[in-house]
Amino acid sequence: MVKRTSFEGDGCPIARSLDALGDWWSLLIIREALFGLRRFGEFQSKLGMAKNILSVRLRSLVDHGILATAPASDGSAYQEYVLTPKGRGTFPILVALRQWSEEFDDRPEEIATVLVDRAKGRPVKKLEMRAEDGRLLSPADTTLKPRATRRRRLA
Amino acid sequence: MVKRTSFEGDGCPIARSLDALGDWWSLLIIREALFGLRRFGEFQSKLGMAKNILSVRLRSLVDHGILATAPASDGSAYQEYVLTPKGRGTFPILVALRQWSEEFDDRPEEIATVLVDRAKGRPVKKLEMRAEDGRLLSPADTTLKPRATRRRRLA
DNA sequence: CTCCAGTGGTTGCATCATAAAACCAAGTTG
DNA sequence: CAACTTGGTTTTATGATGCAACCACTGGAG
Repeated sequence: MVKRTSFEGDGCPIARSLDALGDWWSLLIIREALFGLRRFGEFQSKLGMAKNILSVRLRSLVDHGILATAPASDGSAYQEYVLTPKGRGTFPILVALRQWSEEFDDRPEEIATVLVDRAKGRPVKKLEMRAEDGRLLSPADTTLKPRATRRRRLA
Repeated sequence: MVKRTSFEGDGCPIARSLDALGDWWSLLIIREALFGLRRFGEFQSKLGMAKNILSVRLRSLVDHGILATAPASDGSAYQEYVLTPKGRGTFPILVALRQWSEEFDDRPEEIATVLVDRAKGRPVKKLEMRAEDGRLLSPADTTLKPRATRRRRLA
């Protein structure tokens, strides 16, 4: 079993997320999908990746419920890949990755784009972690608690 | 070159982030480091990963300025791996990954832990994206702008 | 209908990364 | 100083990745 060590059974939600989108291409595919790309060829030419890898990744993302295949859209008989709500839910992850790069990259001058508020054209604020009551939290202000395990319902 | 396609030269900050921590183990190592793990053996036994891989990953994280080697701490002559500010800066990424899993995982009952506000013991709020003036932004409220740059891009 | 270009993949092969286990050297302990 | 622990490296097997070639289907021109 020299497999890629799947984290499916792991109790850590971070590991579980990585199991779905923790490879080199998945998040980039999702990024392009958020930009509106839908067709196989669009992803392939935009990302410049091998078609077989793209094929595998798209299938994996569909299996994970992040993308769904839609039978049409512009009339042609081809298939499209569209984000599900679960897929669109990755947006904060992408923003966090982007902001981390903006803040800590060794060569920030190579970063080509800025995420801005569409209305004002100004950069978005850094993501903040807040408590239920709105207090700003630092990492040190948080801790992990075991989840209250409730009885399993309908196996 | 069939290499792992490094995204170092890419202008996309997401790709640049993934280049540093986009593999299966790096973010989990960082997660453990945020929990206070410092020693090689601690990471190895907690994550259950092969020692050679851990060795390579730790070196990579050090090269990327995410971890730094500290010569001691408890008196022993061994070496420790501690997070740099850049490493601690990944916290929002981990929170985003965690929250995505909490919100969309197909088997949420398998998630073992909850991130809580230490003071109140209550779960932290979802990360929010806000404009400079504080308005809450949805993905659709944002757009990408080319960065103001004086340097020519590679043709 | 036939031919042909474009789209959307799959297959083969070479190379790289990963994993498990064996091995090893320095540090620490008895 | 002998034994054990820590912190790795080496070896070997196998899975993943990348490129190129190939193939099926679509849509359009003739």
